[in-house]
Amino acid sequence: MARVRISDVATAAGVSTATVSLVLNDRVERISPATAARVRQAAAAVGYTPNTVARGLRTQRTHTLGLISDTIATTPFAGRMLAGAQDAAREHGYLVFLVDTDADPKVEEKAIRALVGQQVDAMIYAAMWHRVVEAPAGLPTGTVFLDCRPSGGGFPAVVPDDRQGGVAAVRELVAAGHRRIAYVDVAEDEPPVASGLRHQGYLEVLAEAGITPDPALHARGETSAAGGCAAVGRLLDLPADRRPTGIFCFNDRMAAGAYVAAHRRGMDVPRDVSIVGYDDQQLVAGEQDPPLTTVALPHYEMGRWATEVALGVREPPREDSTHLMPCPIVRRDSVGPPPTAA
Amino acid sequence: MARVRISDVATAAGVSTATVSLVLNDRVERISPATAARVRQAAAAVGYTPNTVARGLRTQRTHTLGLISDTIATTPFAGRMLAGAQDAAREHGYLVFLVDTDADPKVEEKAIRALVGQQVDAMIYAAMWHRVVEAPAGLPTGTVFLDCRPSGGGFPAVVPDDRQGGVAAVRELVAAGHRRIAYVDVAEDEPPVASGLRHQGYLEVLAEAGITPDPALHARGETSAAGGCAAVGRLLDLPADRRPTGIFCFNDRMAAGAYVAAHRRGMDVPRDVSIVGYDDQQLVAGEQDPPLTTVALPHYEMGRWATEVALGVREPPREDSTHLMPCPIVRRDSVGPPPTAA
DNA sequence: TTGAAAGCGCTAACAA
DNA sequence: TTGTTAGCGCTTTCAA
Repeated sequence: MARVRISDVATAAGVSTATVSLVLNDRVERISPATAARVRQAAAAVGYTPNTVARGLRTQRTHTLGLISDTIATTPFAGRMLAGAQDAAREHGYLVFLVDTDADPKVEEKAIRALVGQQVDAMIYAAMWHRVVEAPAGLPTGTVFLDCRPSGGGFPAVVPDDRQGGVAAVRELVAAGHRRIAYVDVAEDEPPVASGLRHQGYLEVLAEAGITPDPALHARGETSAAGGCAAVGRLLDLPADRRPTGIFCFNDRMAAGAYVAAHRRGMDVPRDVSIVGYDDQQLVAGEQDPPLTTVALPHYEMGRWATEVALGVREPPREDSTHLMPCPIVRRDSVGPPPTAA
Repeated sequence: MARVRISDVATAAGVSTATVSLVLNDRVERISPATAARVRQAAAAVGYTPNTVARGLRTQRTHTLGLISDTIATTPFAGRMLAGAQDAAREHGYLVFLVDTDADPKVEEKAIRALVGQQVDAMIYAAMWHRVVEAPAGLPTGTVFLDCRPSGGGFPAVVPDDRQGGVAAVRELVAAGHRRIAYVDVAEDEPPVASGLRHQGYLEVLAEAGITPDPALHARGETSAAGGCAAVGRLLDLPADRRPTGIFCFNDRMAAGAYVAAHRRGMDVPRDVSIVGYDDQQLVAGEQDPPLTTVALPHYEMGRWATEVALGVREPPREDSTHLMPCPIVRRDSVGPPPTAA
């Protein structure tokens, strides 16, 4: 581990460390080509790797980015956010410090201090699912919020456009000819912000299609396959004239439960009932039979956006500081025309 | 961002920077309590956070750990590995640099250089799934391999004990009374090492139970729900006297497919057929109906182990340098006694 | 075109 | 018990 220093390269090349530094940083404007070549060769020969800690101390730029999250990395859910952040960071020569805090404020505070102490050039504060958070104290200005919004504003943020996603999902059903469309929402005392936004999108599409919303078709259940199964079961047990022919579920897990509820009643998807999910969750949406049409959460794109803004290579939004990332529809095979009998 | 330095604290407390350093690093043996208190107060008052980059340069220890992986972070699969690594790192005051390389050797090499340049104190090289890898050049000695083994040895490594996991799975079936037990393996030209190891465990249990292995019960399929469904379908279509009553699937996804195959034939799990999976994958195993009995991959524990060995707070294994982490059985409701008719 | 020297913020000998 | 000083490895004026 006896690291080779810039002075070793200088000695090997018979020049000063200043010259080596200039050459290795491609500031060769006023260095003779011969010297430059000699330096590069010497560097390679002695196996030199610059000490970026020393460089960071001197230049006050560490080329590191701190990414604090509640549980982004340790959950199967939002890893693509990390991928987007990593890719963007790498493209700009940055390394990322990742720290998961389990949403523990104590841990969070320590993490922020540690990252600030490490002189990170940029910071991202990420949540596992779209929500409004209290910005922890000590966050450097310019910190970007990823998949969450600071309740008090003041920071650039990016979240999925859940309203638009709801619109996309329900339009898919309307376009297939459905008129009786249910929204299977989450049943929680403090529902996630996505819940209301997707519902809003749902109502918008009904309005634009001239459909009067039926409160009976706004179902609720636990956020799980079992919860979706129960809620959708109640919907499918409605008399035929009131029963929905298209169902938009809050997420893919609940949609998976919807399949079960349908199958138990001898109904086929999409022949007897069409289903649209949300999240495009790996190993869930695509593995249903038939594969589930759903709305994708743009995790990768959000991770990229947040990183680019944090690194200053992309302008943050002007007026309102939170950016809404579109949620694209992913067409698979769970949507068809409504049954003719209905 | 005009950071406050140790000299600011020194000025505020009316002492030298050396004294501040001593106090803040709890080397107060020979510092008067009054001075120590004054320093701490001054540090708090001016809002001092030590510059760990400068400290690292001086002490030659950065308290950072580099974690290189193919796609560990960006896959829903092995995030728990990261959680284990993070927890262990935090406990010892380390911050982790995470870099995903997508298994691209070019990216991998750059990542190693970058991490070495950052003077990381420890390094972990992780894979997303248990396999044997070519150790990339430039890895510092002491690098720990996580969920993979270097083909040439020479580094401590930790992988799941897939043979033992296979034993646990099949014993579960034998204990329930099954005698005709199938193993649904992966059909790939270069099967993952786990495939053979789990099969080995399967054969061991059959032997210890005095059951002659039936080659017809060693099925193969694609590693997906669809593949599991197809392979298990063929098994269930066997004449009743040759049909398995217990099925051990290579992973949970294939096991999910096994449920589908059974249901399509009007069979109930576990009344007509018992199923055991592998991986204990979130949002898959627990969400089956009935919940799937499976074998858990000890991702969290492996992440922790690797980090502790990398940080030198745990002894690496002596003789053979790769540590086998036990895979515990997770009992849910997909195993019951064989149907009496069989 | 190149080199000498200072200094980033900290810790650790050594001196007082 | 505390302060002075050197130096970690690098970049960057400034001088030659």
